Amino acid sequence: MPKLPSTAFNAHHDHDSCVKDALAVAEAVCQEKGSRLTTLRGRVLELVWQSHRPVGAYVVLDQLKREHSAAAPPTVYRALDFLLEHGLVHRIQSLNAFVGCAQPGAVHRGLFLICADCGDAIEVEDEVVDGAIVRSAKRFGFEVQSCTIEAVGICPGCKSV
Amino acid sequence: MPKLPSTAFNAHHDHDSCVKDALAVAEAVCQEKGSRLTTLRGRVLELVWQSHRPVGAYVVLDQLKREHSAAAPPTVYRALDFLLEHGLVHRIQSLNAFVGCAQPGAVHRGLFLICADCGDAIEVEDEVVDGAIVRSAKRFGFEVQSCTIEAVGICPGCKSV
DNA sequence: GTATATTTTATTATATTATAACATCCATGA
DNA sequence: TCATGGATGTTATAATATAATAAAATATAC
Repeated sequence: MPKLPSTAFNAHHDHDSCVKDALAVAEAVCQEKGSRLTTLRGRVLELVWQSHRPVGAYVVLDQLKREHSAAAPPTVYRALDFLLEHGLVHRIQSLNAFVGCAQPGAVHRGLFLICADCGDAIEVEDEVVDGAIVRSAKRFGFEVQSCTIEAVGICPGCKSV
Repeated sequence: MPKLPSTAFNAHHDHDSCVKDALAVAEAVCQEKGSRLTTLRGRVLELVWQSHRPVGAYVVLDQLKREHSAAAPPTVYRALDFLLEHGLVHRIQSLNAFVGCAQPGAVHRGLFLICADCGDAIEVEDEVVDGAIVRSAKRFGFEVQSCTIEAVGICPGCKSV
């Protein structure tokens, strides 16, 4: 599994600016909702955004501990819950891990593409997929409220190696 | 959350025959693959099929212990791994739980509809959904190998109450 | 049919992920 | 300033899952 920097399926991608954007957008989102993006929460968001790979809560915790000795599991899980509620990160169910949200604020129901080789994940919006799922469910009289879609496969970077 | 018997989104559904079918099909699948559906594995399959709800490994374990005092976590997880490999059960990632496969043997990539109210889950095949996901991924140069799709919502039975 | 190899299960211990419960701190506004 | 509520600290534990090794059961070769 190659290490950073990763491309997140996009050779023109600048990771640092991506993190900066994420924080700025997070500030805006919290401002609008009257929530507080505290130092701790901001730092956890940065740590989740340290790569484009879904990252486990205890990985975040280990890194947080280096600079914040009081950190414990609830510290991280509470921050992650806050970030999840504000749509700033997503949980990847199949990995028990968390990844930064690429389009916070925007209403969306993401499809995640997770590379089995490098571990990078991207979040894709696709109305066709969403629509097909809702219609499929409707055939059974089922009303979809939320949906997790996690595809595992090979990303273009790893395919070309 | 209503208790058994559940309809699994289908009023004409007979749960007992469903379990019997599942066991018979499991026998056939194992026969064909030259695998052994041992007593233990068969019993775990039955326990997973005790309802149409995804069931946790430790719930299965507790029930298994009643009749098999030697049962321990590895007992259940090994049996579940076997059943997963043979396509006889599925793992529901968002619940850390397992559910019997409705169409074992058939090649499929299921979409799960999970009722937020009663907990029942059904497995649906939809070529349109699969195709849309594969195409969406392809736009990013991503090649899908497997995909988890778990929709949470309200089933027809619970909607009508 | 016995010996050998292979698969399955038992057993013990532990890793990993997540939350409960309660105490303390601290920013904010009356 | 002090009361309030939200945020964080702290300790303990719950819930999920696997590692590692031993024993037993079954299949295979001879």
